[in-house]
Amino acid sequence: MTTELAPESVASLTLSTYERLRADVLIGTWTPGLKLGIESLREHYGTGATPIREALNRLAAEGWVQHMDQRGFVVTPVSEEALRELAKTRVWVETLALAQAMQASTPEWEEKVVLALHRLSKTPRSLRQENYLENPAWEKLHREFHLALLSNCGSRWLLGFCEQLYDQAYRYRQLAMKSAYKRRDESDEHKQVVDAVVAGNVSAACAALTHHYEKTAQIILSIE
Amino acid sequence: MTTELAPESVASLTLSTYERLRADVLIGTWTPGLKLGIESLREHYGTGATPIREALNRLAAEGWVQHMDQRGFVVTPVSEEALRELAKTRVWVETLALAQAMQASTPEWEEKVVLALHRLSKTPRSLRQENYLENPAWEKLHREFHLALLSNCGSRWLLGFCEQLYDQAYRYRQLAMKSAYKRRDESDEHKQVVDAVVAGNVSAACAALTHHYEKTAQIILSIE
DNA sequence: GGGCTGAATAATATCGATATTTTTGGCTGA
DNA sequence: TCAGCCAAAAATATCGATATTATTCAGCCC
Repeated sequence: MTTELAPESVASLTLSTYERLRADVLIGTWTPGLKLGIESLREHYGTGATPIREALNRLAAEGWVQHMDQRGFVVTPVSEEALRELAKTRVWVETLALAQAMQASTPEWEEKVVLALHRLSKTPRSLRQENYLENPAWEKLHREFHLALLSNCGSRWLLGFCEQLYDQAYRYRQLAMKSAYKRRDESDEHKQVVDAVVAGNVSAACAALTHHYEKTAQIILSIE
Repeated sequence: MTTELAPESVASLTLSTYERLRADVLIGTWTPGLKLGIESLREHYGTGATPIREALNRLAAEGWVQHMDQRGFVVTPVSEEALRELAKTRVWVETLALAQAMQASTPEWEEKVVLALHRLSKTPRSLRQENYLENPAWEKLHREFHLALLSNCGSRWLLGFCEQLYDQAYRYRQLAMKSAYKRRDESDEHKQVVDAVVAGNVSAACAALTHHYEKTAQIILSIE
């Protein structure tokens, strides 16, 4: 009877509710601007009000939802302007982190980055050939690749900021995907960044990363 | 009977509890590493468990407390290493924001900065001459000055990060003050930043800001 | 004697019900 | 016709009590 259960099953309801709610905002299940009524969420996730409210408070602090005092929660709205600001900020903050990471470069880190790129490039972007179907494995490896690139920056704060910005941008990607899928080959862009990293060329690496992000934003903006 | 009350009195208990708890962590009332039991907090702040838990969840997302699943909350510990990392990150991120703010400079922003410095310089650092006694008005103006400096950076994300870092550093200042007070004249350092801003000299402004932050960290580290 | 087991204890996490607030919608009076 | 106001309805925020989970500590076996 002392059977060890999987970690997910023992996690508190607040934590698992938080994760589910966050995922639903990220992938666009709850559309931007939507009012998140406690009662309907309680019903949908099958819990009491307490875990829902605690999760919403965490999400509010992270910017995924907004908390109107005494007036409930809404999914943070999106806008073209907000996306432009996000993309701009990503370029600033992530090139900063990349430059610092390269300055503190170690063989271990370089290997980690190369390995992350290798794994990513061996995974298909879409699960289907004809039409796009998100491949969760690719998404996971893509995130890991980008964070591996910055992991050596020497500041947990900075790394945390980059993580936040990445996830926010991911949400915009998801929302854009809902309306249209434009074929795109990112693998070459990723490779250019890593080549510059391995060559130790900071300005080239930052330029490649900047180009990568600006193209992403541009494509998302062109859809609307 | 429709008397309008002060905003604080109508705010939800969660919000006011959050603010009080946050302030108590910031000024060191709850010392780093302390276990924050729900029951004792409930008693101390005179509320039910729900507002306490919601506030703690928000604070956890912001890094002020840590949430050990099923094992309650503790005040985020401090360490010399963490302070060094924080100070380093501040220099990176805030010089970035300052450079962007200066690049997008407007007369309105310049006036705002000059005015903030003026107000700050007319307020005494300590309420007493002999021994140090924190002047809340000075602290408020000091925070406003630093954020005014960065307010023009063009990114709410970046500005939010700077705000977080400022407040985290404030906590370290408070904790250090508890052990010793070293007299210091910051007004000259502030002035040097603003002079460079008004002159439009980006590198000089960033250098002055960097010097300001590094000196702060150095003083705090020297106390322990 | 020391480590393990397992109840007793204390704490966290969660629920269901209640108190407050905001919102809605119809009514009144100009 | 329309703005303003009041009451009803809906939703949020909060509480007190309960269920669950960690921790403690004494008793037991090796």
